[in-house]
Amino acid sequence: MAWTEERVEELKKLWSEGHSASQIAARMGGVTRNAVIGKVHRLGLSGRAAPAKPKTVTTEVREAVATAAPERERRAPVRSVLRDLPPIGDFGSDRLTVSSIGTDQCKWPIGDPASEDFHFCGQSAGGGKPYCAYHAQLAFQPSTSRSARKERTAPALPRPIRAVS
DNA sequence: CCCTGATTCGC
DNA sequence: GCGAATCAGG
Repeated sequence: MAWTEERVEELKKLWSEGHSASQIAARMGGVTRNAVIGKVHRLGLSGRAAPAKPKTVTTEVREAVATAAPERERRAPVRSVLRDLPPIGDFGSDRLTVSSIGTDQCKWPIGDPASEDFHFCGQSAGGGKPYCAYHAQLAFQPSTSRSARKERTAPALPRPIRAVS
């Protein structure tokens, strides 16, 4: 399909409106996003109105802090949602560190990260999941009823104080 | 893996 | 001029 005058106009319009090359290609048909990009360059209009202002990192942090709920609200009422999976016992004498833990081992942190004996749960997680069955139910709590959501606006933070062993 | 635009180069 | 292939980045 050729770049007729009409199609070029359409391209200019869509591009200036901020559509991506693939979006334009899909909308106009008969061309790939590569064709669109190529044409855009040949037309010399590669520069576009900035869709998003470049935020500084410190700005983002400030916004995140301002938006975040207080600590008490972010904590989930873990105990009330626990089902019947028991914590699994000691996994041995080896302490799993950040570098020694495997991909299929539970990454639930145990202890004080600043402390020497800080380690991870290490139970089998499986399926590329981050936690074992027990800790998964602590970390990923279902957001079901509206009333339940009132009590908790965000998922629980994995922050156990004491070792589970 | 999904996506983005940028560039190269044979056609 | 065109655009597929490729690259670099998110």
